[in-house]
Amino acid sequence: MGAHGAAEAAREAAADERRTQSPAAQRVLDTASVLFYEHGIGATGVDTVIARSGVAKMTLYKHYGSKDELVAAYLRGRDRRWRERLVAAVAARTGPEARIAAVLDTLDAWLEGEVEEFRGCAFVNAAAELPDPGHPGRRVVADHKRWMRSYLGELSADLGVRDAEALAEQLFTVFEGATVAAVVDGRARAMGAARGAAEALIAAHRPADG
Amino acid sequence: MGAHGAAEAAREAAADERRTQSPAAQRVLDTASVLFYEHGIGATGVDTVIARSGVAKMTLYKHYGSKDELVAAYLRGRDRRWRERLVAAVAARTGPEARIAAVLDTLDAWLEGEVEEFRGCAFVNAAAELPDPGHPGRRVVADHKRWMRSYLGELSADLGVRDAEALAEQLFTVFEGATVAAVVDGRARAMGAARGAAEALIAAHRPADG
DNA sequence: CACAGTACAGACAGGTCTGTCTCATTCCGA
DNA sequence: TCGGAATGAGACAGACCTGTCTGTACTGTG
Repeated sequence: MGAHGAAEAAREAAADERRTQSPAAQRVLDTASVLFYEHGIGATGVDTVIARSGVAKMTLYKHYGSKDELVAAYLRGRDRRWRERLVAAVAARTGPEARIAAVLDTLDAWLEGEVEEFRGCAFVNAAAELPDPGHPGRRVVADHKRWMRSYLGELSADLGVRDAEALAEQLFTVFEGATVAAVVDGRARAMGAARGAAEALIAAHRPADG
Repeated sequence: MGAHGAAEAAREAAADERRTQSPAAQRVLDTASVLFYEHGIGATGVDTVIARSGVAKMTLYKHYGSKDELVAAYLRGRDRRWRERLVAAVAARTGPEARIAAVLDTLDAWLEGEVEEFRGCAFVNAAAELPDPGHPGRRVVADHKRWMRSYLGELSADLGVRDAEALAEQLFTVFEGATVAAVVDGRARAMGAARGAAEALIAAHRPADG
């Protein structure tokens, strides 16, 4: 069914949940998630995280072990929230066209909901900030992108178009490009263009019925 | 004519040229450019740069002043090389469709030519690694993206389509998305999808002549 | 030879970061 | 009331990074 490493991801997410049952640990993760995204991972020290969350340094290290693992937990949480939101939005639509449209709608709503200044895709940024391929966060980034790619594949297959894989690749490209374009040209313009592009690409993949 | 801040960018590029007339300074910039892209800006210290380029630390600081300015010079050089290559490739084509196709062809050739492991768009990565909006490199990133956006606008206008601005925004989205998709799915697949998407989007913008 | 310019080599200071450790306090169930 | 677990506060070590400084060697020119 699902995408790559779904079971493993679910196990890790569950582990995060267990950890965050502690209010202090929860506060640490919430604070770190905001700071890592807004100011960047490298620019956010553990001292800043503990100061902002009003927590002892030992509490952070007791629950997360290291900054690298805290970063991975931040990315896992963001990935989990995105997947839950996207799957729910898709499930609420009927018809394959509407379900695909829900993907860009969810992205739009997600970007609009960011009270913080929009700083692009957290996973692309994390990949840039974590050049070590062995960093625990890198696997979360790879899983996130592969899941999105395969999820668009599932949605495209339901359309009954000639080459669903090719369409999925194009929709993935538009999806990723919309995030970058939103930083340069603003959310509204970028999302409008992305929506129009997605519709045109789907139409172009329909079997010619004339 | 050109895009935002063209004159200023040209002045800075010329300043870089003058600086790099010194062989030692040239070696520093070349080494730093490879290391900054491959291993990331934050993970590359000035000690590593001077060790790899066989240069004294004072030489680096005499020519570039600070690491931040060295980063900006790295980004300016990369931006300049990309523009020169793209403009030359576009000039070699005849006809508006072929000129737009040259953009993705140039990107494809650029990615293929990277002997190093492909790590995505250097400018997106730099923006992620330099969260301070006042960093000298951030302006280079913004200039680079705005130039690409406006250059695609010029090329789109030559097509004579109904809404060239909307098409340019979509092509920009595909262009940026292709770079991200290339990291996830590989250059060949991503570029194939992007080329197909660009053609379909251009076709969809043509006035219906039926 | 004398001299000036440039570059190499490396020590050094000042700061920041991660991660460990100690000690006091709070809270909660037996 | 007692005891243990979790937490807050902060000192501390070790590593790393940027940027400065001193001293030496090489090169071309008069």
